[in-house]
Amino acid sequence: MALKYALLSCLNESRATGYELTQLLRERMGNVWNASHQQTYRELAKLRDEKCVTFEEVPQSDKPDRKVYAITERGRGDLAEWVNEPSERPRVRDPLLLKMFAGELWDIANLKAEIEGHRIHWQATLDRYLAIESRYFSDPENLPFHYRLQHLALLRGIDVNRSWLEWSDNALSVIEKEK
Amino acid sequence: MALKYALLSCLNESRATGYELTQLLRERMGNVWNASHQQTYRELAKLRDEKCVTFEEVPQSDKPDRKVYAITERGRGDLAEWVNEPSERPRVRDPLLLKMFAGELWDIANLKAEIEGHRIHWQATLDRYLAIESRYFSDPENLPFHYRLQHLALLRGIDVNRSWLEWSDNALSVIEKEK
DNA sequence: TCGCGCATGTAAGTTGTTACATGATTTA
DNA sequence: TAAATCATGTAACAACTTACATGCGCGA
Repeated sequence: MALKYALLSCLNESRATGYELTQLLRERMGNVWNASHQQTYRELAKLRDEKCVTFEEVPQSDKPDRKVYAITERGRGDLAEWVNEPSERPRVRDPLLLKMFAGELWDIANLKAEIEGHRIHWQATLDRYLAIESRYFSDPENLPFHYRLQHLALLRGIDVNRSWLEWSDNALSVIEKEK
Repeated sequence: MALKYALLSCLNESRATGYELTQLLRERMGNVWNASHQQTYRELAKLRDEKCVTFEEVPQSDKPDRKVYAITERGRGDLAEWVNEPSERPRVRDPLLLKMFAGELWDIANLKAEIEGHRIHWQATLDRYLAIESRYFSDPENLPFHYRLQHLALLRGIDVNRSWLEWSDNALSVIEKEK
């Protein structure tokens, strides 16, 4: 449902191909919205039908042709309408936390390995977000308002990954004592 | 997919009806796994077919009959297998954060109202989790291991809601300056 | 030569949401 | 008297995932 608006938000900043949109969601907006490339292409086809986006085919000699999408007035209208409607909190569905409720069924070595594996991922993601911050948002006080809002979204990503790192250290020390 | 294991985890602790399982997911496990009652009933029917659960009909005079479900050996086996397999991180899809990427389309009063609305919810959820903590996990050091793991899951819920509260204060002060 | 990045999609299946449906008792 | 709680589901639809499909260029 909101994938529509995720794509329109990106296209509202600048035109892009389906491939680039998929990358954007995975990288810069990884802590905000996620979609596979299949989902992205399907949604773009729908947005074309709804006349929320237009596209231009750009032939390339060495690589496959690119379809560069752009937002239309109608697309911007839909986006503005959605933005001003109240939205709900996403529902949490976290398999790792769920596993904490099947305690006595764990092989403790597996539990430790799993948390350590995720820990590496959280550290890498945190580093990535911190790099984005220092590149684009190093002086937040003096940024234009709409960049400040984007910075607020990024701050969530930073905070969430930091707090998972702390949590994993805590969890690992609990496990260590049990061994 | 993991809804199966969410239900089996609950039933592994104690037998329950579909209604009670739905409540459990919403309340005690709200920061772990969410499912509507329709999903729960559908999944329970599937688990019955797979012989992962059995049920017993308990007639009631004043209220509708209860179907009390219990986990089977096969269900426990499936759960133990799943628990020891590595799992992936859930993909983030947060409409509120997404809205931060459509900055200039906001009516600033709507943005402020939306964040304030969510803030009330985060505060209430935090209070609820803190109440659970003080009731069941007030002395974590001396708890049996499988309760310590459940406490770790609860700590995530506490931390996440605390950090959203801080975030919303930060966001509201950014908005205040812009007005 | 094997995999990765670029670039696009289709098809089938699973999971999750929304709407509909019933009906008694308790609480405001 | 209206709404909430208890208690169960079905049906239709929307969203998301997984597997399949193609093909070139580049670097290890």
